[in-house]
Amino acid sequence: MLDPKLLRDNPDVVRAAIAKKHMDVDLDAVLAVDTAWRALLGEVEQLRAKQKAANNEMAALKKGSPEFIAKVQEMKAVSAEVKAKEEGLKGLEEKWHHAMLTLPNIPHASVPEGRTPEDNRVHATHGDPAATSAHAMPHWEIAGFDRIIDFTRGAKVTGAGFPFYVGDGARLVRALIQFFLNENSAAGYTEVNPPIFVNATSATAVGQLPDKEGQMYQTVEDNFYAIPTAETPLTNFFRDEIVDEEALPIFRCAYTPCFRREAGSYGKDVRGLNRLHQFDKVELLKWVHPSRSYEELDNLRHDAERLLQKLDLPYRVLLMCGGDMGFAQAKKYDLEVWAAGQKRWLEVSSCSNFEAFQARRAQIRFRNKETGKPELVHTLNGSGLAVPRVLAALLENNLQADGRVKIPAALVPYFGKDFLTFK
RNA sequence: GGAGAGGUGGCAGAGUGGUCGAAUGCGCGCGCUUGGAAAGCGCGUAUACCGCAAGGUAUCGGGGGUUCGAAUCCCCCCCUCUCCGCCA
Repeated sequence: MLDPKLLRDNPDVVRAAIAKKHMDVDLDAVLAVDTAWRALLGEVEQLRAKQKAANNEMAALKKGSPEFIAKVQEMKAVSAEVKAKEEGLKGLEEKWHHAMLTLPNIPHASVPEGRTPEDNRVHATHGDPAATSAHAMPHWEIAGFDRIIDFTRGAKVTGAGFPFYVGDGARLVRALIQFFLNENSAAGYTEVNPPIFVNATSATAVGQLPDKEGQMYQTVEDNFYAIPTAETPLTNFFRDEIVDEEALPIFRCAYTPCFRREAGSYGKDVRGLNRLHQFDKVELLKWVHPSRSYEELDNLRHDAERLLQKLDLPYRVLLMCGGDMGFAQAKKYDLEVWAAGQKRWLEVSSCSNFEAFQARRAQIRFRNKETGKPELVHTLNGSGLAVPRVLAALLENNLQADGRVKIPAALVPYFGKDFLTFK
């Protein structure tokens, strides 16, 4: 959510942000609701002040006295008026809130103009995609692939997009998770093992509700939501809290399975491991002082990049343009790994600075040591990393002529052997 | 799942219809005192919203209701604790 004061004092800044993100928002309607809400709020508060004053008078009066009875009669009318106006106020408040939630975050000045993925800027490329493609083929075509990653049995047991990982497949998943967690811990992120269901309040606080209602799995009995990312429980950890300024910055990482219904997905994006309903991911989260959030965005991205470097996987860094960066982000980098068999880049991490946008909605603050006043923290997050696509890239890029897959040196201690086989 | 007890400010803990944003204690901050400190004394110490301001309003787990008026009464929900049952 944006600062309401920014909207009132500088509507043009908001207007420019909407344009840069190529969104269609009726800003004037939002402003009108804001004005109407404030006007009615003033009226109601005036009436309530009247009630309060009368209340004090009546406390001093003798109960049952003629003055008292007269006052009760008088205040009955006021009470009815308050009740009526409060109803209108409640309606306006709801409208106001919804209206505010339609306003996207302001893109940082360094975010490039643009509308589509083609307008994203390639910030950097590491490794040589061409060098990997000797025996490459899409991972789902590799002989024996379905023995270690079994989509057919998964579809029988649950549904499409819920594969079984078997043998070396399961082993590689476990190795990657632990590799990521260990590396991130060493980089200063405290490891957290969060709940993988959240309640509606938490889903709302990070903006998954109401917008993405249909994208989450929901439990019938308790109305919980299966998390689409560890960001959801982790960001909510400090919801409605005020932390000490010295506690910042706070770095955390978490491994969780992630659940996404992916309603509306289709096409070749969904082949093999590219897009699943359940997948494993390690997520990185930062809560930082507002003055440091862009520095920390770079650090966050480097932390995620280092994982790909250690796995010897070619990748590129995209700086997302205004039109492709998402609603809540102020600046966002995507990390894409090269999948030699598919001959395409797969997104494995998305590193974003939300500035105070998330924190305002979730009310995550720190106490400014100098002023003693609470201020909103800046939040950042990024994957470090998403497992299935890294797995896909490893299978495709490292496939040997003999049909085995070479395990990168950094991963061997976790995997326990130098080659993966499709048995 | 059943029975019971609770949820009040940073913490502890009063308050069962009105003058209560809320006693008191602890903690914290400032001042006095002191050679310095402790003790003692005094003052202060939540958050949000509206308003140019003066100021106003809201908040006692959450939501709804009764009432001229609710921390206090009624209903629903959530959470914590104790006992029983069940279970990994």
